[in-house]
Amino acid sequence: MAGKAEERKQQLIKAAFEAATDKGYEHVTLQDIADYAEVSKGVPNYYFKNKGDVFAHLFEWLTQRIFENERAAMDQVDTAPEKLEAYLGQVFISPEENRTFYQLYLDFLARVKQDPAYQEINAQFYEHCFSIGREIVELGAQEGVFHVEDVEQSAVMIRAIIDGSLLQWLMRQDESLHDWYRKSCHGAILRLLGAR
Amino acid sequence: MAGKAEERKQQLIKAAFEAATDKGYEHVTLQDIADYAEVSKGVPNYYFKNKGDVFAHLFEWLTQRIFENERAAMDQVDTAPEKLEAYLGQVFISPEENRTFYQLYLDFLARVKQDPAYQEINAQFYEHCFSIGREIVELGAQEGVFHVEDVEQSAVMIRAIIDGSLLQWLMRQDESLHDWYRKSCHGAILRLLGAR
DNA sequence: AGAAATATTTTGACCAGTCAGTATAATTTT
DNA sequence: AAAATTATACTGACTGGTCAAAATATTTCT
Repeated sequence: MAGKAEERKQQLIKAAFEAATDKGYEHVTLQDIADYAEVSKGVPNYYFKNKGDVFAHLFEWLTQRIFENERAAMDQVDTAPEKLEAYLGQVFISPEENRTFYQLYLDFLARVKQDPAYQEINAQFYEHCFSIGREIVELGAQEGVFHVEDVEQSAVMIRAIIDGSLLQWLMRQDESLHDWYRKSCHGAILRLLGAR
Repeated sequence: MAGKAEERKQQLIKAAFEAATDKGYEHVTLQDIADYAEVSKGVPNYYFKNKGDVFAHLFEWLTQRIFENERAAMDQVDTAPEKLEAYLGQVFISPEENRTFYQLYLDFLARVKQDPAYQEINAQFYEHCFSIGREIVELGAQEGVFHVEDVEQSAVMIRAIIDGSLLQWLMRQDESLHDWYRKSCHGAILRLLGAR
């Protein structure tokens, strides 16, 4: 059945994720993916065109998972400031999760230039992020708590602030700064949105 | 003489930079570095411990060059808003330069995790960036044009906004957005600093 | 139902290519 | 001529991808 093949692919993607987390993206071999999935070397090539194809699917899985979690968190609450807080709570989920997910995301970003498929996946992710941003900004404007001139620009800059903060936190390799960055990021966005 | 060796190293670093710009960081081989420098393969190994050593020196050269340009631009003017504008003018220097420099910088960032030497070089770069941010914020406070509670936090977030913006611009692979991102970034920082 | 035939999936050896690093030879400089 | 520098050939390790054969699952036939 078709579901079986899909399951196997998922298993291999998960294996690739774990291998990348342990050994770092660039050092993961097809053999590693097979080992982590506890299958033989031929299997990844049976279910995917090639190694790059495995990683493309991993990238897609990663960004979709991030987005879905963010949206789900946001949908739990009603007001714009609450939504912003819930969104950021999910973005800055925990030092451990951010470490693994964002490091891998960064590895992918560095390769977007070389691979149109990666670019497309990331464009999709950005679009999702921007839609979250727009929703918060527009709702906040309706509620009279946020004051911006350009909704699109604000939505885009929200994500820029988030990514810049997470990137910096990741590079500084100090888990204890996690909370500080979440707060600073939150404060910066509130100022961006002209919250009083 | 020692100057000769230093010159050769510089030549090789420059060659590595050009090779990375053309072929992408991960595809650059020692042979490439030698070819771009128009020397034989033995030379890079004579002047550097190994390939990683060449790239570490390239990373250092790259970040220092970026910082020095930013500082020089800033020192041309006197008031805080002018300094911010000059700083951003240098950060968003041109689509072409940003493309090559920032793509390579991103390649390095993705590898900071794996290499303590890279981490140290980037920590130094961040410190330089923060010092620029602090200077702008403090001067602006004195001038009464900027209003912030926490200078350090503001300085850090300025860089986060810059990096987030440049990263996003780079990923979207649309040269024409360059100016838009510069303006958006500028606006976001002004709001962050409470400029009226 | 059970056997035979067929299709799918898995295995792991193997190949061809790449590349960092080494060793040594040739050349240039001092 | 000795030392420093550069050129070239080589090696050993690694890896992505292939493939034929084996194992397993599924379908068809009696």
